[in-house]
Amino acid sequence: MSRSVNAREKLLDAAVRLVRAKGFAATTVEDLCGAAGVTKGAFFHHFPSKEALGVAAAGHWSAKTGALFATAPYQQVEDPLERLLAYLQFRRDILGGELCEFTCLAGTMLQEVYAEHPAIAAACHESIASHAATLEPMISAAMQARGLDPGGSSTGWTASGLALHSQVVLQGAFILAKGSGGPAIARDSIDHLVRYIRLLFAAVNASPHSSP
Amino acid sequence: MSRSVNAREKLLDAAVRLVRAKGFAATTVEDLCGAAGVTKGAFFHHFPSKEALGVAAAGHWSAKTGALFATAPYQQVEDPLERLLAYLQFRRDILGGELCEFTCLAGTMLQEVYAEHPAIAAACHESIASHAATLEPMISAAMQARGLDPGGSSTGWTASGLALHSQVVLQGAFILAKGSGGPAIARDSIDHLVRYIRLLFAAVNASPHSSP
DNA sequence: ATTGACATACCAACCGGTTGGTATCAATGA
DNA sequence: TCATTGATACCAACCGGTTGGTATGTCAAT
Repeated sequence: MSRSVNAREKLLDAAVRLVRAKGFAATTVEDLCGAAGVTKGAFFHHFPSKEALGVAAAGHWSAKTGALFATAPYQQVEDPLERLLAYLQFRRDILGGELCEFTCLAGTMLQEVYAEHPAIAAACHESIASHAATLEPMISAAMQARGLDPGGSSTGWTASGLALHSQVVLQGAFILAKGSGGPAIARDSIDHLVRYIRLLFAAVNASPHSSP
Repeated sequence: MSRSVNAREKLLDAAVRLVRAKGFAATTVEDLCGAAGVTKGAFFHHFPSKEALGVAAAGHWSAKTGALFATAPYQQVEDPLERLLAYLQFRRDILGGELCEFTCLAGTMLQEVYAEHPAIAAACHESIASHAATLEPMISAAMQARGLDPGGSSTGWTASGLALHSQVVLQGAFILAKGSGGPAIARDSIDHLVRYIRLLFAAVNASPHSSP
């Protein structure tokens, strides 16, 4: 243990940075080592393969983003629906700087390696799904507060489904942002999502019923 | 010209298939040649580089999907809003079979290569943007039919913005589908998008303006 | 005989992974 | 106290298969 938990940590940080910027396949082991300031020997000491690093990087990403969201200001908002909307506003606010600085490692890797490296894909999916799960309590509470059935039998949608839909919008927004070279489209899409959620909860407030 | 427009076309078809399944970097030139039943000589006769094939494949994809959508049944729907919703239903209906059969080549490649191969990324973006543009007339017409301002100054959103948002949802849905191993999440997200659009147009319908 | 459409054979660079070794430290025991 | 042991962390050099790309040849049609 002694001197370096460093090398492993530095490799994971480098992986998050480089893979977000260049993709998994285009990032070579030597790229990683160079960015982390270690040698290839260190790499294969800590990870049995490049694929294993990919899996670990997804976990590292989960931990980092988990900490970011756990301490984000939106968590302090009392009302569940407003907290959810504040979460989306927070997601909107952090869309800045270079593309590779605000896009999602998990979504990027998942899309690229889902067929070739199922283990990495599973780790990425877990990262996205567990983040989505943190939204469910807000949505369920908001539904209950407005007399909606969180199970979905009366609304046609569920708390977990809406939570995943939010992630769908965010992931899709990152793709279009990469295409257009900036976050403007992503902001616009988050605005649409916010508008949707407002309408969802407002609509049922106004009328006792709704179904497809 | 003579004997084979074949090789080039077969290589492009193979590229659409393989790149969707394995990603651009993971698909080797020899994979492509093998799948197309030609040799490497033919490959580099028709394309100066692998990157050039990527660009051409994006164009090929645009042409193929363009034809698919141009002849799709939803085009026959009279009412613009209903036509838009029928389009989304059509997108929902074609989510079947293997993942790589219904996901979008443009979105997959764009996400993977946007930094390393800007030319490919631009072609992919063009593919997505031009498809989104086919939705704009429906949205604008639907807005006008309901007395909305298609420019967005009164609604906070525009026809082109909503068209792009639809693509955002679809692209994001493909990512989550790859993560969960099936199209269920994607269907659910399209349902949310349909519900959003219904609410969007219904909400303004209910307010002081026009009625059918 | 020239050109376009391929095929065959080949190469140099690259890349993931291995090997064999060194530095450091903690625990052990004489 | 200090040599020994063993385990961990790391380094430098190397290896062999793969990959994008090339050089050269063939053949049919103009």
